[in-house]
Amino acid sequence: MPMQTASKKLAKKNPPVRRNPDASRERILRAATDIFAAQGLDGARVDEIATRAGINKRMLYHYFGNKDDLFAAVLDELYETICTESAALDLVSGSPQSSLKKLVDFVVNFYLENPHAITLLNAENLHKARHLKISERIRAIQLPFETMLNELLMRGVSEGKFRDGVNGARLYISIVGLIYYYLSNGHSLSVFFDRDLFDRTEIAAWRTHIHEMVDRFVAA
Amino acid sequence: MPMQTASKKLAKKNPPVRRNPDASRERILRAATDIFAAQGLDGARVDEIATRAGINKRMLYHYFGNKDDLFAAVLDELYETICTESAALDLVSGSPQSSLKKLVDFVVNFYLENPHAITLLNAENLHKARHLKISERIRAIQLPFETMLNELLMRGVSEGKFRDGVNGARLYISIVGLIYYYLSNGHSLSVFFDRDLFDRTEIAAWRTHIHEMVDRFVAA
DNA sequence: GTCGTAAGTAACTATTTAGTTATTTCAGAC
DNA sequence: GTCTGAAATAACTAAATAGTTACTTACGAC
Repeated sequence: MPMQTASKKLAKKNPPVRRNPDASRERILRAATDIFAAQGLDGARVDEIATRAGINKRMLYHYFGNKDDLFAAVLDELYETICTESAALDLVSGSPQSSLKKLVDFVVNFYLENPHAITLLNAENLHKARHLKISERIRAIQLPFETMLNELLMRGVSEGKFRDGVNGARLYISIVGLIYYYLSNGHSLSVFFDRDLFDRTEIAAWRTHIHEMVDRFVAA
Repeated sequence: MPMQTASKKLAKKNPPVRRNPDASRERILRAATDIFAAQGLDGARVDEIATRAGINKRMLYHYFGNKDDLFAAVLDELYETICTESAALDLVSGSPQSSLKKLVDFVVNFYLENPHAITLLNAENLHKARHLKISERIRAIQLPFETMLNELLMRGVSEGKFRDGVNGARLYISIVGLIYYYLSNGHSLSVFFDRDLFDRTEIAAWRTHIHEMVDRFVAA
């Protein structure tokens, strides 16, 4: 009657539990992102996140403290992504017109490729952005980014392509608003206008529409 | 020792319970609107709604069935308001330019005066607009409304004020999107751009900005 | 090898929460 | 007057849920 040598407990054929703290943390964050995005902060269930992550719920509390802090961590990662990608955006090298096009496509692509972002930011704003504790990272990005926008506009003005007096921050909010609202309220809008706004061709047409609005807004 | 004649139970000095079904229903709906708007569908608590309404929780179930149906009733009223006010909008009598201004101001004013609307519609869209069961009322409004927009645009074209090829539905979505996103994500945006976007003068400037964007977009 | 620490597990608990039960009472129809 | 159904109340319940306790086990430093 041979005995298991790897384990003190007899009659247990379970393989040894492989440990991987980084991977566990990561899987919890992935699952939390999915579920907070799908259900909101209050609608999400901690047990569901743990199950989806394939870890024991206790580990979730071990790594993240509590539900609210886990949500904060999810948002933190999102803000981090936005900062990193925004900082990598080069609006200086090309012509003002092509840079503006690049900016619009960047924003549109970001929300199309990160559908989680919209519902997460909605959840955050329902709670009056209380998790957005202005990080070093954000502080480092905000002024340079606004400056880059305004310099792009000034360059366009001096080249005679753009009119004077356009505010960079307002232009940016407009671009985001146009894609954000379209996607975040697409379900209601699709019913009201009796067409599927999430259809590929409708989205492509909407991208063109944003380009047109922006171009005409800044045109000299 | 005079006895209470209005009540069979002695030693009870409670005044008789005044009944008022319409008022009770109404108070529940008001409280539910406030709390669903502030906390979302999942964040809202039925007990809190009942307390705020000043009624017994049982009556809430008596009048509305359950929490989800109560939320549906709140949304129904909101859709009803939007339909009624939209239907009353006259975009025919004035000049095309003044009618377009009127449309923009109507939309901006609606969301400024109905701050509940934004978070309620966000909650609805988080749940993929599943409570928006296309009512007769909405069906009656949607086509005429879109037609009215397109006719306004065509009138502007024939008078040489607007360019050809502008889509009425897209223009409307753009107008709503510009005010909706500004208000719904105002907390995040205020942090990111380091100013208070809910300040009166900022909002006034944003209204002017929307007018400018729309005017330039449709200009011949 | 062995030892301390962090990774991991199973089962539990105290609350919260949506929804009910059982009962009473008002108000209008006849 | 009195009868009946709807309006209203208080107290209850079953399930769900965030967070814990008490324990076991892998793994790297020495």
